[in-house]
Amino acid sequence: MATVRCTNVACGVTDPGGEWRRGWELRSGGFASLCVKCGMAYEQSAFCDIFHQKESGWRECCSCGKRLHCGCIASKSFFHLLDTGGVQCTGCMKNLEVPSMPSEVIQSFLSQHHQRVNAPSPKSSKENDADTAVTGRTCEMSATTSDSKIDVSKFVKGKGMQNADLEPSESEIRSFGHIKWEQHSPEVGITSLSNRYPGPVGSSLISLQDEKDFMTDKSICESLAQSCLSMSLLHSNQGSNTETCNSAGKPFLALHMACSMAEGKDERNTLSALQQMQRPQYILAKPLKTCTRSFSEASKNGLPYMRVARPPAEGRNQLLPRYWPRITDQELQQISGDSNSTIVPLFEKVLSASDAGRIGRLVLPKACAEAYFPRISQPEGVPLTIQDTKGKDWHFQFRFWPNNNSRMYVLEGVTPCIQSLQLQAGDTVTFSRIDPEGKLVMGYRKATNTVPLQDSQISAIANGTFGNETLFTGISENVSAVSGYSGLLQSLKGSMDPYLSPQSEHLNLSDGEISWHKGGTSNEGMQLQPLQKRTRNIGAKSRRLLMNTDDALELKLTWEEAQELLRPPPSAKPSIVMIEDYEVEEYDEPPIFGKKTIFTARPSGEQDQWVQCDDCYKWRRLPVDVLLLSKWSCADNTWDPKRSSCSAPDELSQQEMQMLLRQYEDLRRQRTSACFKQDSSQIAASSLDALAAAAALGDVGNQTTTPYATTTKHPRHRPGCTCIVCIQPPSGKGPKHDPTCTCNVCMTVKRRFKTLMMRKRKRQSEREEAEVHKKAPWGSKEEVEGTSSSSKGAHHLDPHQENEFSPVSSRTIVENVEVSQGQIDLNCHPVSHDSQAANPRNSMMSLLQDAYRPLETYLKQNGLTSLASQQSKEGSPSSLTVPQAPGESEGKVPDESHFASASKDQEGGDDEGDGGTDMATSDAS
DNA sequence: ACGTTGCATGTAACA
DNA sequence: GTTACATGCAACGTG
Repeated sequence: MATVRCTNVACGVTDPGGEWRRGWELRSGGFASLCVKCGMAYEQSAFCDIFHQKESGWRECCSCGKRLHCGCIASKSFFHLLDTGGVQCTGCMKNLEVPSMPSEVIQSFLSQHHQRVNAPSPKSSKENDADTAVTGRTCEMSATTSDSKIDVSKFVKGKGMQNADLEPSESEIRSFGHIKWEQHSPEVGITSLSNRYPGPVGSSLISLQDEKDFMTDKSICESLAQSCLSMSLLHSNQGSNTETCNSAGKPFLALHMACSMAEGKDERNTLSALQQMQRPQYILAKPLKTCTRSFSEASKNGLPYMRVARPPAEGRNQLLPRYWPRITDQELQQISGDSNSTIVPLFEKVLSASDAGRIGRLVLPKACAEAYFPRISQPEGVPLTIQDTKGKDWHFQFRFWPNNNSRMYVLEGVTPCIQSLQLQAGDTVTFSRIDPEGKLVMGYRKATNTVPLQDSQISAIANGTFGNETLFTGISENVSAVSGYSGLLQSLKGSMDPYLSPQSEHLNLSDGEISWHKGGTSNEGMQLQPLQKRTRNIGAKSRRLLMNTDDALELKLTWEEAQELLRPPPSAKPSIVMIEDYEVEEYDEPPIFGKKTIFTARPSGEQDQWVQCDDCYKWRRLPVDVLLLSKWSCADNTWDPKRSSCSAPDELSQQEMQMLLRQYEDLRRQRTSACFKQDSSQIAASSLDALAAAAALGDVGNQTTTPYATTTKHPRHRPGCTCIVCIQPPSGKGPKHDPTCTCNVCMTVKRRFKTLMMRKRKRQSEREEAEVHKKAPWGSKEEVEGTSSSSKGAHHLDPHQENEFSPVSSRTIVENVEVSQGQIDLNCHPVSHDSQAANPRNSMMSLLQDAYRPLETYLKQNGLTSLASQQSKEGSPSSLTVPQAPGESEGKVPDESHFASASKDQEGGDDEGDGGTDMATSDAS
């Protein structure tokens, strides 16, 4: 038994007595054992332990012929060590249970395998020609256990076959350019690649096959599906002992490197790009100088370098395409530097806001974490050292949280790294492993405006279902050809830093990196849809519902404006119907559009309506209760004979009128904005939030020009949510609020607290009086629970209480509410009580009078000064203020709403109110 | 008051 | 219907 030592020199933990499982944590899904101390992957001795007695070294998977060289440290990644014992071929996932595998079973399997391999397949002459460039198939299986040796068979087929002696020495292997195994099949090929990319690329080095046969072979599809996007530039990895293999018995696309031929090397010394991708080995690409020529040609033919997703070497079956590493060969090279190390890209992840945030936690995809990171059994996890591309080690804590009977893996302590690399949400981090050290490396790519493939697209491509039947070939052509040269292409790009340059990001359509052909129409490049997935996944449904806030707001405004202009048909008499205790005016004729007017309030509380003459454009004052038709001129001004002519002077100066109009528009817009935002967030959430929002609106001024910051709070707080949670600056930010501060946020908080206390007391008393209410005909559930909305609550009021809420101020109303606990739904709006519950058709003037008082009261109490009061002090005859934005009251004639709403928000409603007053107040002040 | 930590929850993707 | 994941949030710790 070999005594092993952690390959991490700094760690140096020694595995006692060859019992390599002790002290080394064996990954169930991975290939290696890992040092429990430092997390360093460790493989070699494990193989050596299993195949200890094998002297000359080579073994191959009985299924695919993948070789395992005992003692060859580079061969480690081709087999998984299984917890149950034995190994598993990473190419075909077939287990090789070394200790117990009967030789006859293996013999049988290999016999079948042999027959399949040798089965004749129809080939065109071209294919036969291509065969000359294709190496044969060799299969060897040799496994040794501690007490027996299974030496089964050897297969050699085709031209250029390998030496029958399938146990070459290390030197022999090196002389082959470190490619010890190659399995080519002429059964499958690429069509038209040579046509598309003339020259040495596809002329005689490409296996060709009818598309038809190609596509009908499901296994091929599957095989290729796994790998068609996993191209890797295949160069002889001089100096490293690596070996390659394709999937078990599956035909594969073979694209030989022209450069290899140019060098006059034996074709066995080369690997096809697709062969490599078939079993993504990710041998570190070291572009050969001679290949540059080919690359140049390819480049001239419109082949930019590209970034393609590579299914990771291990666990690719489980890994979502989203996480397939899209690392380029150049990046691999950068990671590797000049060493002979092999870089094994593992996975990548686009950083979410959480990942890149200050919290310092990077959520790892579960499958990736379990496949490539140390196996952890405790939530505390293990420390993990990951090197960045500059060689700096970063120490993280790899751990998990229990989550829904599952696990959620995170890397903790990533903040320094994230900050150092200046990563943001949307950037991509790529995790790779350096073999043979087994060290984890992380690269990164900065996000750009270019768009990576969507998962579905990648999957579709991988499955050959993206597009129609010829897409697969098209992809094969493009991807294979392009990817085969990707490293070279990148090398041509020179000094570009793949980790910093935006050009290296994703699949850069703008660079024309790839043209997905649909339906075989080469010129019909199928543009991949831009990835709409940002940091947070967003579904198609959500995307459909996405609307620019400004657009929606404008739409809302337009609608509001339209509502504002609606008038009842002049000649029609309404019939009054009762709907849920509301009196509703019902007309037989549709409404008409009336003249747009604005409403103002004087300090005395008197309300005015202003209308603009269609002829002279002067504004004339009218009684508030006048309903105007669409056309109006000074001659129609029967209420003010002095100004019944266009020649009469303006009552207000132009400046005053403009100010009034501006004020009016601002208020209306704010009001609409607040309503809209409340709608678009969750109305249900809301009465409390709405007031807070309104408070904030009043606080921040004109929201129409202030974009809402995207909330990062609970999902229920959507972007645009204006609740108190969302409008407040983050902790520690924003201005400090003095205890005596009377800003809207503070006032909101105070009112909120007050309301909550009121609710609490109310509920207590309601419980006590529940019995009484049950017997009362009006004792609805909502009333008892106090959860009804304002309007709903209004008409659930005890009719006998109506008198309590007649023409008095809202404050008085609220005070009464507080006094008469338990009998009134505090959610109901005082004004609503007045105007709807108590007397839905109350006189407008009385409403106005009632409504305006609390505003002044409120303003004085809060130390705020309204425009009205200012103007009042100035004694101007035009001391007017806009009482409220129009169109806010539901189920009312617009005119009424303007005035009734003036009182709506002053005090009553508090948290439940819609906060219009705050806006008005703020704006006015 | 602020940062950290661990869990809970909503949503999208997947089966 | 289930799973994975992004992230909200409350409890807790610290200065």
